Amino acid sequence: MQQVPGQVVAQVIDWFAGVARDLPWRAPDRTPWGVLVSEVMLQQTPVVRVEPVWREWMDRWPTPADLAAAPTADVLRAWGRLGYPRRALRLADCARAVVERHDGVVPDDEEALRALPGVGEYTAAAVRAFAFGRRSVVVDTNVRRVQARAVTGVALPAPTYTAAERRLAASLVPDDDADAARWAAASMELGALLCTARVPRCGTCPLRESCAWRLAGFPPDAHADKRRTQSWEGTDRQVRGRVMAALRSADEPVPRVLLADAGPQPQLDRCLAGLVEDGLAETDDAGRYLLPA
DNA sequence: AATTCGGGGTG
DNA sequence: CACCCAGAATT
Repeated sequence: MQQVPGQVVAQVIDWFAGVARDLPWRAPDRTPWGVLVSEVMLQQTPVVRVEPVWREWMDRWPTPADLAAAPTADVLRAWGRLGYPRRALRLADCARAVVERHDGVVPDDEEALRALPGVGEYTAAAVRAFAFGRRSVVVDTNVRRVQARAVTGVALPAPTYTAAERRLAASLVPDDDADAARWAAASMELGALLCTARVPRCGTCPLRESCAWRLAGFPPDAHADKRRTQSWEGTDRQVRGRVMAALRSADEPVPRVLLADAGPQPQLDRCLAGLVEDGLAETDDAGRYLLPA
């Protein structure tokens, strides 16, 4: 195991105490459900885009029971353009699971959290730490980058999460519940605000003296060649996105011919079938498309 | 281990 | 215009 300077965790926690962003899901009046909702919305979606949607969402559906009772069409419209709308379906499924399995109370143990729809390794750990102040190993894209640089001494982590990274992350987490929760929030914040992917602000980093990447002379990313940027133009995802945008803004069921702008044949039909299969759309008896009730 | 799944801000 | 964002589920 790599030798980690003992001061690293404390330095990041101290830094965080002075600069932590004032996010609504960090407010004293937040609920565990609010934290869970924020974590699902934040999966692959930046904070600035999530914040306004989260506020409206929590105002409208404050508890799991509220969301569990909401029509799917309302949920998908409220999700808006956060992207990956299947997350909205899973979040509604998650609300129903919390109501049915846990009496409407968000569970605080790893097993029960992981069993909820849309809750994976990261989200379960994050909810434990941020909603309940419990020790857990919280590793998101920010934490991966911070430990890759500060400890391992490389520019960026490997494209896929490795067992070595998981072990290193676990070794960094303080034993104490409160300290572990602080480290989780602080290490993520460091990656989000200073140790960023593009242009890291090393000059003001609390770890600038001990950072292994800096001490190694800022070696370049070793797997730059393997990071193929996800294509977008002409993909099913683009076509699906256009269809969903059309259905969200429609007041009544949409005839297929009015969706022709979304993409060429046979791609459009494939995407429409996929959306119906995914539960993101349905057809009425006239074959028109609409958001599911 | 590799793919699929949105959308938009930004350097 | 390529790159990146508090990942999860599926194969």
